Amino acid sequence: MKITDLIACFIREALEKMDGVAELSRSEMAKQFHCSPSQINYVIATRFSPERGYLVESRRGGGGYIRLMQVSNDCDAMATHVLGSIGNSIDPLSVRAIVANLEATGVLTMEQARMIETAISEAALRPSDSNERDALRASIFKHMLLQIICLPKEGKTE
Amino acid sequence: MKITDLIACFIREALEKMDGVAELSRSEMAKQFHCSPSQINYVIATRFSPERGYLVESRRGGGGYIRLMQVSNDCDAMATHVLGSIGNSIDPLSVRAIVANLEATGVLTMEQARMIETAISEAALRPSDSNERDALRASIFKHMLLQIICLPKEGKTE
DNA sequence: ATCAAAAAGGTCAAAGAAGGTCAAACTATA
DNA sequence: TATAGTTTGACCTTCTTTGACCTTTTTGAT
Repeated sequence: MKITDLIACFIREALEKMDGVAELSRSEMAKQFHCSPSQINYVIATRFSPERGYLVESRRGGGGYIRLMQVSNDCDAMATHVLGSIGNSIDPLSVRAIVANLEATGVLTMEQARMIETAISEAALRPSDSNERDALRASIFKHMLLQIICLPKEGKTE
Repeated sequence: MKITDLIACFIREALEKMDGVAELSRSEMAKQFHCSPSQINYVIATRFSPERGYLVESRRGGGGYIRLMQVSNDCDAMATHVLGSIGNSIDPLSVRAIVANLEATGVLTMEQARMIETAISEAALRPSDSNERDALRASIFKHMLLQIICLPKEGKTE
């Protein structure tokens, strides 16, 4: 079995045990699995990406960590589906349609919808290169949706 | 848990207990936490900066002290001020500090704070060119803040 | 009153401890 | 054999910890 899969397995187990939120040490894991630290990043990037329903947060420096959060199961398959269906580029019109739909079906509150639209509006993204904007929009959109879906997770020591 | 966070915690508790004003002894704390005195300065500089809404005063010599004060700010004036103070480029750390402060002072709800942070996180902005990100961040940040402030907020007048 | 020692606190830079990124080399598989 | 998926390593950025050295205030001896 590939080491990548072993690591992925380990992470999944940790997530399971910790009820959807796991705080891991990259260097520890690397030591444990006798692999290079960056392989942990590889596993996370390929198996625990936002598209697959995970949020990742990390801190460097002494006492650093990588925190993975799994989208809670009770959250609509719908949003997850939408998430999967957003490619890595999306135009303003599609965004509006999707957001309106999500709002109509109660996945998003009015405020959330507004904030998302504001964040990825042409105006807000203006400093960016014009042909980059759609990609940016897709990325921000996905991250925000995910964050909202994950919301009922208390936490944050800050 | 990091010692830095322990110290920050201690200070926050002191502030809470003393109703927003705490007078501490650097050397005492250093002894208590088994750390170098300058680490206390580090914690104060990184966690209790004026940006985050704290005032710091100190005296040297015999009977010296460090006095921290939590300052409360008027919501809208503050948001407006913050808005003005954001140039057309801002780094992630400053964002975090500002948002945390706005949240602490009740200008932003927790959800709003989270959404903003998500929208302009490094991860979300990743598709963009690295030296463009700060500018983008500033733009999105301002747009979102503005949207929130301009929102007809019924019943939040206090 | 004067001055030196002691008692605080301040500053800054270097070292250490994480995590991040990227591309090149390798491997498995269609 | 192309192609996609893994593995590795060199180099980067961020956050924390420590220590050497500096400044200000108080205190006590003369």
